[in-house]
Amino acid sequence: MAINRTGPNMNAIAAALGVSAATVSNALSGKGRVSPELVEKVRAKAAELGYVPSLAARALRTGRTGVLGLVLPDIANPLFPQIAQAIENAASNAGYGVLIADSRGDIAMQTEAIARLLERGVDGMVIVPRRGTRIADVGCPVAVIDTPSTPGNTVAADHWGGGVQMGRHLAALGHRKVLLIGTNTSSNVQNDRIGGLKAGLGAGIECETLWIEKVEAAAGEGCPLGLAEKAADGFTAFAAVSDLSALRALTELQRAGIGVPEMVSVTGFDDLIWSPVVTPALTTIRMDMATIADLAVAALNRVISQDGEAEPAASGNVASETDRVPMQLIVRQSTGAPNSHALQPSNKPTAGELKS
Amino acid sequence: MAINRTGPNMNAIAAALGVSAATVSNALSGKGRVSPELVEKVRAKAAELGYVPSLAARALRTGRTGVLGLVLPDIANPLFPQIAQAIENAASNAGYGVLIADSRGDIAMQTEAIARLLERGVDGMVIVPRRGTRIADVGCPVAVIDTPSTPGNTVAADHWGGGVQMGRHLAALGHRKVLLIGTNTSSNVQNDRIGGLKAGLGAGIECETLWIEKVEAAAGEGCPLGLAEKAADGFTAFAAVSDLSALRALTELQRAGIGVPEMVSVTGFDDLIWSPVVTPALTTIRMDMATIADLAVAALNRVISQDGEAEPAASGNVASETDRVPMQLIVRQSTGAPNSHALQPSNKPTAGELKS
DNA sequence: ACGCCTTGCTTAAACGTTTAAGCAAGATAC
DNA sequence: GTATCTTGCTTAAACGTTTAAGCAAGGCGT
Repeated sequence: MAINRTGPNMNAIAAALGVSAATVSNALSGKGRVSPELVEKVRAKAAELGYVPSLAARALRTGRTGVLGLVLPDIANPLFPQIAQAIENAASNAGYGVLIADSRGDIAMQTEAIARLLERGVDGMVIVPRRGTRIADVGCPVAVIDTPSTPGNTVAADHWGGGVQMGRHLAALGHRKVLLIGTNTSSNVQNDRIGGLKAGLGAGIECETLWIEKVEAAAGEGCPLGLAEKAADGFTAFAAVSDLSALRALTELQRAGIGVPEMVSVTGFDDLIWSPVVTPALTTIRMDMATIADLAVAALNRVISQDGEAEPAASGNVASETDRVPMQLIVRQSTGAPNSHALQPSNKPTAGELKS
Repeated sequence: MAINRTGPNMNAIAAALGVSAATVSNALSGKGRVSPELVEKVRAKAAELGYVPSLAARALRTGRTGVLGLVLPDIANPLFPQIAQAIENAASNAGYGVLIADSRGDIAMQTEAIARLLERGVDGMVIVPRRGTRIADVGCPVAVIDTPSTPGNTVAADHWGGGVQMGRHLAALGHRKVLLIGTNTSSNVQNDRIGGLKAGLGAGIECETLWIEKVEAAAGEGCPLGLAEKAADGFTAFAAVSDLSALRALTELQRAGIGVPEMVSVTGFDDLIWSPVVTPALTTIRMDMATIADLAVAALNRVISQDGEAEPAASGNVASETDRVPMQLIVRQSTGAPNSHALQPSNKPTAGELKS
């Protein structure tokens, strides 16, 4: 069952109209030579019978499944919903289905996941590589979503540029000593964001980078990051490269009685789901995932369609046009001018101030 | 291209061994009558040639695609990664691929998404329905993941039971006035959780329910919830039915200078990604998504396999065995005994206390 | 020794589509 | 008026698998 069990096929339409199945096929696809009147009749009959083409048969004949694979390093990534939603939407608009594959953070499984998709006959795939890995030649068109600084990739947000925007924002507010917070040193994306932040802050500003994985390696997962001490050391802004880290910073600082934003500022990246609703709402940088997904799918589509003809680099990565999609700064309540009284926790806002 | 462009097919193996393609098929599937020695030779040859069966041809012949659809109300839901990962894993273990479809929170698109999956010939689907909707007969086996109180569904976490556990936890800590925080009144899941919370708290405890959608309807999205006033009114525990709301509550309270957990307690549901790393780490209730996904996929698998034979309720929902998977209470730092000094914000922890 | 069952394979058809090749009829060109 | 082109369709093969049906050979019971 499942497929189009009882559904009418092309022969049914052909029989009902007294023509051949080939003509029906041509009429519906607009490919061969069919008289306009007959095309219309075929269309009408197809609609009347509720005809639905068998994708399986088409796939068998044409070698195209109309399905794209989506490979993710770790579905548990909080950014994943945004990516999946955008890709699904873009693919759906382009007439593709999306098959997901999760590599659960494991590098070996990433290869295995790709193999599974390949066996299922995907026409192409979108890969968000596990940090630090490179995607080798896969055997089908591939679009990689990573960061522009990784060579040979296709489409990515301009993480560096986003960092620059945030750096400038903080500098403009008057911050002069900023703590940059990253999680993994091996992430190209994070390194780009940090590089951009430093560039945006400019030369006159003191910076230090705190890597969460290093702190946790010593003190255990979920340990405090010691940000209150950093604040006492004179840091007035905490710029995380992910909203998850920013949230961690925000709650740790608040818990220590340090007011955000009147004492110190906190910023993130990605505009994750909670960012607008925490108190204070997070100032962050948003990726234009819809555009990124559109570009990735369009690039794949181009290679897939063209593939039958020229076969220039049949199974290599999608072209080399490294698209760089701008990011957008979203200023909310977690940033403000640094306060000279920031050193000693005091002057908490009262409950009444909340509404403002 | 894409599919198994150059890959060897059954005829290649058959030709190499001097037998017929049918025999190869039987040998590999173990179905017909083939001598053990020949089976072995076929296996060896297949491996040698790197044979990969064409799923498209198989789908065409058998009417089974080996693909399950996953329909989600809104991929942006922060719980989605957990669900998708669990389903993908369970399906993958059962030999299925997973095609995703997002209904973007729109009820009309939910129907359309289901239709798209159906056209692609999925063998069955897992649906997480948009709150308030019921899934009508779809035309293929369906497993619904919702809550046991929705009739006719298949598999769900025991949201009520989870609420009971949390209610008991708070009652045991000594809380006597508890604010329950939900987002949407129309969510069956949330209503069950709230029902369970009330039951777990017991009769002697004062409860009030705050629905975020109502507050936001009046004051705008992302508005403060006025929790500091509630604390002043004597509420010592804030039990949200989602970690997202819990986080919102936690930050709002912290911002108002109300210490968690020494003044008031905050709890959530779902153990979302940030819950262990915020300060204080959230006490919450975790669903056993892996088990839920296994049950859903197993139920689908059963109906799909059996389908060719009996056709008892061919295209209805998967059996009526409403599985109820227990939830697990995770106690972290956001809950504690209520403090009589809770009414006036004071005695903030200093930065030094953080490490403890 | 004859019929019958079992074993191990083959032949052939089928799934529903696409597409190259072919062909008759009418239109156009000279 | 004949040769050529175009139009509008048909025929047939192909994609790679599964599976029902068939068939020859050998083993067994009587």
